[in-house]
Amino acid sequence: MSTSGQPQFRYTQTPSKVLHLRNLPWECIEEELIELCKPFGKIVNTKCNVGANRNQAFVEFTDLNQAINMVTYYASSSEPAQVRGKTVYIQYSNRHEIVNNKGPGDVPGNVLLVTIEGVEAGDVSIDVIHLVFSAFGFVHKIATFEKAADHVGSCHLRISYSAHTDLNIKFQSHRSRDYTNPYLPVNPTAIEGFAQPAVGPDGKKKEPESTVLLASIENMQYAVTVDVLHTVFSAFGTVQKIAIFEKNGGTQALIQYPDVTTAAVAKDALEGHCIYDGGYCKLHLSYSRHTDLNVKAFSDKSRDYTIPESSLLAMQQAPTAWENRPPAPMYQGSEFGAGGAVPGQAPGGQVPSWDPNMQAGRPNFVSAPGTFCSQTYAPSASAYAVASHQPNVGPGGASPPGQPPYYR
DNA sequence: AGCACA
Repeated sequence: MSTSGQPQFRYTQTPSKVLHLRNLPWECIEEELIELCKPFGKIVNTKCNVGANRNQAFVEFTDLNQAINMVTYYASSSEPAQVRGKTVYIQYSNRHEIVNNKGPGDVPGNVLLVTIEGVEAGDVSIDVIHLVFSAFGFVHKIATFEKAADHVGSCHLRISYSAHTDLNIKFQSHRSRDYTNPYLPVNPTAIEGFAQPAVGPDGKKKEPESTVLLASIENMQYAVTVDVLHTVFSAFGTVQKIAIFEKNGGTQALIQYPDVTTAAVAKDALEGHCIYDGGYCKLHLSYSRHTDLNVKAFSDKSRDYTIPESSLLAMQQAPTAWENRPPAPMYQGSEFGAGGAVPGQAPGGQVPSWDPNMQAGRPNFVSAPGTFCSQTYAPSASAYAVASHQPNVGPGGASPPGQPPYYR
């Protein structure tokens, strides 16, 4: 009795200039509402996609008689009101004005809020989203996040306007991209899950193949530099980009090849093997979700071997912090030679150099039983001479970017 | 198929 006391039967409801429409298709847009209602009068306000199923709407006419005309028309019409072929049920709203019609999602803007329903987190990659929305124009930026899902069903997109006018993308990651800034750094903390928690205990969820490998480095007794990784992974083909980062107290790296075939060979060959003898720097490999790494061209934690050599030379002549050369000498010349093991040299002193004369150099990896140096996989096993127990991976094998070595 | 916001 605390309610208005209005009868609940539609034919006896008090008329209102606001009509309540239901059984609309959830895709219904304002224009379709207007098309349906404007023959009966002037519409001053609408609200669509109302309700849990987004299949209800309100339309407000300028005066009551227009609303009455519409209700009485369809009450006696042999043709029901329809939107997209669905019969729409129309009755007077129990309110007399549409309030607050323009929610944040209704105000047009250049940023869309997209809700992807009926999928597990990560099932729709940022690249897929990019591809879909690129059909309508250049996509500047994408930021993704997860919210508690209250819907289950197939993969549906629900799209409204965001109140944002710009997205502040700080890092490239599997969650966010800025297509207007190709030099955005890769977020070291949002790149990958540690040790592939994505693989369920049932082992059903298989990661899709990728040109980018995620390497977790276990028991990292010695420093693993970009150059070390480049040398190791170049055994299977051109390495395009490398990024090293810390994750959960461990060290991981992303290694990008130009094709999945090469990545697959490298993954199978190196999985479980150690870079150094004695079980040091054991590699665990999986496919990354990345398809293209966006890394700093030259830093102590990343390298892009695809940039033109001219750019490289410019960098050489203006050494900057990325080189991070320690004062320790020892790497001028001899260690780049085929027999370049330098006993006692600290791994940390093995610093990348871009001196072109190192091209002839070959790293001398120590082979341990069961390490990747076994002949079974390496097309360039000769490049890995067993020379010393001391990890003596030189920067050798590092060709100038743009001329990566092919060991095939 | 039965009344919105945030």
